[in-house]
Amino acid sequence: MSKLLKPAIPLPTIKRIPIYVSVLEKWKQEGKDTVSTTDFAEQLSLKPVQVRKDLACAGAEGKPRIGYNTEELLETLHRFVGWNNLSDAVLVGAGALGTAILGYKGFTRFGLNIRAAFDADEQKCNTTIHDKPVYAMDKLKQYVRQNGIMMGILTVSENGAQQAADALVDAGIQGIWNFSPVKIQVPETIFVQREDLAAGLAVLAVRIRERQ
Amino acid sequence: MSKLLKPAIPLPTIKRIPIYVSVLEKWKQEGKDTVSTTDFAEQLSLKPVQVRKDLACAGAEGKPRIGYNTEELLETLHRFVGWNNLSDAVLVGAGALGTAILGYKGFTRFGLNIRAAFDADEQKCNTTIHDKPVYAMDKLKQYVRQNGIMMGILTVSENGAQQAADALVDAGIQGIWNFSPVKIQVPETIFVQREDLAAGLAVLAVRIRERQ
DNA sequence: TAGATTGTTAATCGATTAACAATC
DNA sequence: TAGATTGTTAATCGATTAACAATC
Repeated sequence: MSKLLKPAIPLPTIKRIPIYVSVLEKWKQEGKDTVSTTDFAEQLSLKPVQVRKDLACAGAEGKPRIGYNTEELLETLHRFVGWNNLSDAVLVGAGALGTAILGYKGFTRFGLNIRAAFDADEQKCNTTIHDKPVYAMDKLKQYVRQNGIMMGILTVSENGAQQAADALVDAGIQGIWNFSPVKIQVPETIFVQREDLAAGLAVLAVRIRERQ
Repeated sequence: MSKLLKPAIPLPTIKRIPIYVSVLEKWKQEGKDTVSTTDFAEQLSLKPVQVRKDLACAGAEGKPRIGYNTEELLETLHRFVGWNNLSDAVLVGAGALGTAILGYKGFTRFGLNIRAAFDADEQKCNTTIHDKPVYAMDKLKQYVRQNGIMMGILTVSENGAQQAADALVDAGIQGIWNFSPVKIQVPETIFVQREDLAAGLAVLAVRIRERQ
């Protein structure tokens, strides 16, 4: 129903916005104070129309003949993807992948602030990993509520994934970034973004083979 | 031209295959020796037709009224995504993300065997990270040629990405799994799979906001 | 003014879904 | 045999691209 009022923004569009941001940041540093969709198209091997549609979706406005103001556009896109204000998140599953993500500083550039990790393994609890506290799973709900956290990052192995997802939902999280190689079941009010490394690897393998 | 003979397999299809594999492995363990596309559809919230099309693309064959033989299908899909034989890869960029990927044991399940890492930082060279050797960049070409390696994993920061990609191409790599947040320029004979964490995060942020 | 560029409507393309015949 | 399921052709849907009017 709300779909009739505001049609959901196409998924491919959302995914391209961060690429525009990255190019824009480069151009801003270089002192380019106006950019056109033709510029983007050349740089990224896209069609200018597509870029224009994408930017329009994000609420950007340009001037015919001139293009878009670099800083203004950057600001608009940053706001669109929520990178203007860091959003807090908790991470569940402090294994190899979880530890990596906790330590990856690049995320702050993307507006992500991982506040704490949670793990079922008692040995890991009440320690820190890359300066982030690790707590027991039974502390999750309270922590999420008290800190108003909306996003959960799921880096649990295949077996524990569903249980961990249930805990995140119960704690009141709104969206889950799921790195586990499993489709988790959640109420439809919760949004799940599956980050599927296996899928990427499969694409690579098939495409390389196709070229032989 | 080869596209006329063998139309490229749709990207979404390739990406779904690993999910089928994961479900199939569970079912195999449970002793289910026959599976139908309806089973998959229920488990994964997909339409049965779509599953059938996907499986057909991967070369699987079923029997009307009965379905697919679990083990046979698993074998077919494994072969399709190349997980039957481990494919060797090198990693370039032994920073935070690179170190994480080197240490992530889950990849061997996906047929990936990272043989060695390469880094421009001399301090890191000739050490090991998670038991994998780290070499200087000028050793890359020789290593790739001698070991017949086809796949390169790029975990270099924004600035170094293009240069590292050039080195991989020069070394004779066929496909690049690019984790850097940059679109790299390569000859069209090289396939690049961009693993875009920023895109995933953007989708999550926008979708959570849409629901407010 | 002339021409580059935006913004939008219409046409195309590719993937999903529906419909249905074939089959065990 | 009857009915569940596969495999395939046709219809639909959504995203990309083309065409073009508006504008600085």
